[in-house]
Amino acid sequence: MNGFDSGMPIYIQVINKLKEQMALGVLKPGDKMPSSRELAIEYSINPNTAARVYREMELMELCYTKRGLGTFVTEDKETVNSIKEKMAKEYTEQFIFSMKSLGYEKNEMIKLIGSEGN
Amino acid sequence: MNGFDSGMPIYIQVINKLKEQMALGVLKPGDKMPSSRELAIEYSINPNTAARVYREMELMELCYTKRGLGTFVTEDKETVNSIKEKMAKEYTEQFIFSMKSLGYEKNEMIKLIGSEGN
DNA sequence: CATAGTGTACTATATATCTAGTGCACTAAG
DNA sequence: CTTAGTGCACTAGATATATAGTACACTATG
Repeated sequence: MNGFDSGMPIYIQVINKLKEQMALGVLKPGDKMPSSRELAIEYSINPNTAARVYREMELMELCYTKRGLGTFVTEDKETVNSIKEKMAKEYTEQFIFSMKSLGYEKNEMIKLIGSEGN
Repeated sequence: MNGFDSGMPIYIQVINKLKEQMALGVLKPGDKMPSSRELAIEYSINPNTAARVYREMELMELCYTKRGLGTFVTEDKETVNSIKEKMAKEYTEQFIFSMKSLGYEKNEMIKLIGSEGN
């Protein structure tokens, strides 16, 4: 096992982890990211899958590649800075939608969050 | 298109929709569920995929089958009644985990929920 | 130039998912 | 008995995902 959900492609999950590191400021604009081979070892995935991670992230303009050098976080600070808010908005909207589908109102959701894991 | 997420198996998503209907009381203990062929039409999926939905749900003891008659919601009221709380707990835990990974604290999450979609 | 590290491209294989189509056994109703 | 509707069991094929392994071009460094 490598700690990934079943039912969700691994390369998507790794992308989300890298996006979280950008959101947290662990990876800053212009920073060198792990090489595809390092990434493969770090997450116990195949080098091809790791390469796919960067290929997809490059399409999203979250990083860019210098051949022979490596992959780097995009220099566009606005892009990086907005990742946190965008992901949070996605997570929140998805949570609210799912909970409403179960018949919950916002005040009940808030109460549940407050009582979780104390 | 049929309105399903990419990256998540369709049969899982249909299972979740049916579980939501149980949670909402639309499907009650002992109720007859749509036939696999009906389910296939309703969600625009293949009859084999629909059959898989019920096969998996039967393994979870959420329904049972009478051959030649159809598939029915389990008679165990406790099982059905707990679905709502269980799913809500899962959704909430997942939400909190994801938001914490982005660096959010509970009070910020609550604030975001309150400001969403008003 | 030689080397190590990098991204990239390619073939091949395995597995899961999804679709397509057919057929059969069981059940209730006419 | 006949019929329609049901679950169920098959075979077959398409696609996406993931792994495995090899090879090559580019870059910086020595």
